[in-house]
Amino acid sequence: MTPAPTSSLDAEMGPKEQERRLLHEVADAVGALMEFWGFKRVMGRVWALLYLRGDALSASDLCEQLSISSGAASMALSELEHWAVIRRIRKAGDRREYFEAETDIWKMISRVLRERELAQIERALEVFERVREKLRSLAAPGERSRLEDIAERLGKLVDLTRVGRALLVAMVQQGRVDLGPLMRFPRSRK
Amino acid sequence: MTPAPTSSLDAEMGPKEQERRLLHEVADAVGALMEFWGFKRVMGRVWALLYLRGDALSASDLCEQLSISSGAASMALSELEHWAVIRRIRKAGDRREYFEAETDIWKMISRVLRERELAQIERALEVFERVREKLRSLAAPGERSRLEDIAERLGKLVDLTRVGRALLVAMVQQGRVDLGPLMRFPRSRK
DNA sequence: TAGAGCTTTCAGAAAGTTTTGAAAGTTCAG
DNA sequence: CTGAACTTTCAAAACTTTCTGAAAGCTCTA
Repeated sequence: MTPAPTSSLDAEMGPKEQERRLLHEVADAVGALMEFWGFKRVMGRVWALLYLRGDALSASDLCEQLSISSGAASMALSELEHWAVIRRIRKAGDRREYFEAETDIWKMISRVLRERELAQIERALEVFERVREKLRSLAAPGERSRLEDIAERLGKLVDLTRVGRALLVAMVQQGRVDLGPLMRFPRSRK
Repeated sequence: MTPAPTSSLDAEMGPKEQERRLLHEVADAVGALMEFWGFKRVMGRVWALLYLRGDALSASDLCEQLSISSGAASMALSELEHWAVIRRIRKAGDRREYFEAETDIWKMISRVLRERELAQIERALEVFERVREKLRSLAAPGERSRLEDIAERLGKLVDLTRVGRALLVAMVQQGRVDLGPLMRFPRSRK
């Protein structure tokens, strides 16, 4: 193994090496984005590498390229497959499995929004609504309207959560991001 | 301390106790939502409790109510304050500090989108664009157009990231969520 | 300006997450 | 069948994040 110069100046470094570094840089950026989004960093790196290369790589290629263990690769790959973010393909006469990136990025994102964020928000909404009803029923007795006040604030939370859900549903059902409309009214208030 | 019945049936349980449980249920749901959003779970619990109660509580009230240590409370509170999600107030003739929830929830959300998500996306975009240029310049020599292919796929990533940024900017600048327009065209394609 | 009463800090403990690598499991050509 | 080639699983290691509680730091009142 070469001592690998730390300099990022395009100094002397085979174009191959330079390419490798650039791809890694993107892979790491996607990794960070994915991690921020609640996935494992490695998943982002794997997808990005497959996506950029454009052709299918085997698990061991990925282990080598990204310096991860076979275990980590296997897990990342099956999780990515679960999210339909990569595809597993077999090449005739080769015992290995190869992996290919899904290239329809919006399809990937909307799937995550639909299955994960939407579920999350529904779960919270269910609690908010149930507790709100309960508080209202408890309030009936004499105890002034303190409980009703709480129920009312909770109602604001319910409303906002519903708006969030509607936004998500709208994005997901349209199957694309439709920016035009959103931008039509430049700053109406505040 | 009472053995605290595990049953959630409204069995025998002072209405005070019942109220406490209901508020906790909401606090926990908000905690889960906030954690999912990349904040500490406790932050969500603290905000929710303050928000629902409607009046200001002292740090030690919160420690007691949520069963957390003074250290955890102090940290959660300053972080929440940093995000302008709670306000610190002093009551005349009381040495303690009290905390009050910000009630404009959209204001809170848009601040997070602006300062955190937007920064995140800009960071990634910067890398994507820089690497894309670099790849293009490297491609010039003889080496077919493999590098240009990669640059092109990277370009798709750049475009999508820009759309994401625009969506974020639109939401944040309007200062409110404007659902109407987004829902106007029910499923145009696919 | 002394000290009671709060708040913040911080090192270590606990909890949670991700990675490793070896062993078990699969698959397929011969 | 058999065994070589590959993949998955999983317990333990490494790392990261969060929490605790005691001690240090503030800030008023008297």
